[in-house]
Amino acid sequence: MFELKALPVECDDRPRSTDCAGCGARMLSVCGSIEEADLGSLDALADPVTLEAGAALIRQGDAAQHVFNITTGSVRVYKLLSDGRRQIIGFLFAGDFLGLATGETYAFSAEAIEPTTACRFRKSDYRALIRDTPALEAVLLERANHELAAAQNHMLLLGRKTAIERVATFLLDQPAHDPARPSLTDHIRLPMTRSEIADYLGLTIETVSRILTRLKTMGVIHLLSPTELQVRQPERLRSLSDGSA
Amino acid sequence: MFELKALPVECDDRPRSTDCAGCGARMLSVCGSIEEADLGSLDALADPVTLEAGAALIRQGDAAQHVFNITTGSVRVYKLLSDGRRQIIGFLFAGDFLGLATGETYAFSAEAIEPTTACRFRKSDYRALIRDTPALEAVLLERANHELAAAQNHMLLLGRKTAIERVATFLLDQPAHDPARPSLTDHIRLPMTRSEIADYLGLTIETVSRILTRLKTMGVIHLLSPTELQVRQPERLRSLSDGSA
DNA sequence: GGACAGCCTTGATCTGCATCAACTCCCGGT
DNA sequence: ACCGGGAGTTGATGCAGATCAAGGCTGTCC
Repeated sequence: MFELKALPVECDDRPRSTDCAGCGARMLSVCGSIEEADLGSLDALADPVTLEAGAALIRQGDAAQHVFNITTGSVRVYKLLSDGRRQIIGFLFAGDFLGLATGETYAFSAEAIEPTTACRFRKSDYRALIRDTPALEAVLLERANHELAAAQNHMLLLGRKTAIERVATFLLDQPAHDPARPSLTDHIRLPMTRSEIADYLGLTIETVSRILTRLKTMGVIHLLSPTELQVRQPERLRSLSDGSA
Repeated sequence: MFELKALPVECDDRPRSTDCAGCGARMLSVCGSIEEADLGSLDALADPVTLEAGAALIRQGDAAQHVFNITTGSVRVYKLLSDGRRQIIGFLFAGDFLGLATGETYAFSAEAIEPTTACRFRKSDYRALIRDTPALEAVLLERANHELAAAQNHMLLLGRKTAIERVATFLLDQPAHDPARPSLTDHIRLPMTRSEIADYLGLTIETVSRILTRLKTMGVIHLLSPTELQVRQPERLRSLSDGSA
C-alpha cells in the first residue's frame, strides 16, 4: 500500500492558497453554507491535498488532527480487525465531508480509490469556524443525520439481507447515470473493485461476482464491462433488493 | 447505538405534567444544554408520554412529526423487511434522544421494552428551539457524531465478525454494573430478550443461546440467570471480541 | 510482442450458522 | 396446585455463502 503523501508540493515556492470561490465542489459540500464574503477566511484555513490512487488520507489509530472535504475523485472509508478482515463503511465522492465521527484518534482509515483531491482543515480551526458560523453547524448536523440514516439502512443490509438482496440494494444506491450519456438513467459505473464491493456488503469477491452473473442471466442487468453495467429491469431489481420477490 | 445515547440511570420521578427543572434525566440529555432560565419555555413545548411495555413510540413509515427524549425506561429501535426480518438498530435509555435521523417519514420503528416515559416535541418546535439555542445544536452535533462512530463499529460487527465475536462485543458494550451492587463492575444485566439480542447482532435466538453457554463452559462468564451474568475473564472476553484470540 | 501481475470469473468442496424440532423452566392466572 | 404460554436451552439436520482452486482477460513494462 502507498504511503501518505506529506503535504502539497506547490506550497514550496509560492504559497498557493486554496480558491474556495472557484471550487467546483463548493456548492456540493458544507462550504456552500459559507457566505461569499467570508470565503477569503475559508481560503486561509483550507489546505489542499492531492492524492494518487491508493494513497492514505486517514489511518485508523492516528491522532485525529484534521477533517477533510473531498473536492474530486473518490475515497474508501473502512475499519479493520486485527487479523485483516475489512469492513468498508462507505465510499466518498466530491462534496463529501470526512472526519465527523471522530474523537481523539481516528477510528477508521480512508484511502483514495482513484486520483483524488481534498481540502484539509486543522480540527481546531474547523471547530472555531463552526462556532462562528451557525449556518455551517446546521448543515453539518443535517449531514450527520443523513449519514446516520444511511448507516441504519446499511446495518439492516449487513444484519439481515441475503447476498442477492445486498447486491441489488447496492446497485440501486449507486448514482445511476453515465456522464457521457446523461439521458440513460439506467447506466451505472462502478469505480470500485469487486473486493471493495465485497468488503462493503459483508460478502466475498466470489459471491459478488456470482451474484452479478446471476442477475445478468436473469436478465435484470446487462454487464457491459466489469466496471460498467446497465439495469434492464429496475422494478425487478427493486423487489429483489428488499426480499419482496 | 442508534440515536443519541447517554448512560442509563435510575430515575424515580414520574412527571405528570412536564417539569424540566425537576427531570432526573435532564442533565443526561440534550436538555442539559438549555439555560435554567429558559426551562419554562421548554416545559411549554415538551409533551410527556407514558408507555407500557411493548407500546410503539414510532412506527416505520409514519409521517415524522415528533422527536423524543427518553426520560425513564428503555426502547428498542429497529427496521423491518417486508417479510418480517428485523434488524434492531439500537437500544435507548434515559437521556437518549430519538428522531434525529429522520426525513419526512420515519425510517424505523421504536417500541418500549419495559414501562417507559419520554418527552415529545413537535418537529417544528424542535427546529425553532435549535435555531434559538446554539448550545443545543452543538450538543446535538456532538451526539450525532458519537452515534455515527457507534454505527460504524456496529457495521464492522455485522459485516465481518463471527457469532462469538459479536456476542463478546455486545457483552463488553453493556453498561457493566449492577444497580444493587455498584462495586461489582463485572456484573451485567440484560434487560432485553434473546430475540432482541439476536436481532441486534444479526444472529438467531438459538445461536445467541449456544454462544452464551459456550462462553460459560469456557469459564469466561457465569450465567446467574437468563437476564443476569458475571464476567469472569474480562481480558479473554476482550480478545474474543475482536478475533485476536 | 511476450510475460508478468491484477482483477475477475467459474467450479468444487467445506462449514458456520440457520432451520427444524423437542424439551425445560418460570411465571401468572384461575 | 394446576394449567398454559412465553422464553430459553439443546440436539439434529440443512444450506447459503465461504473457502479452495483453476483459468481467463486486460493492461503494462521491458
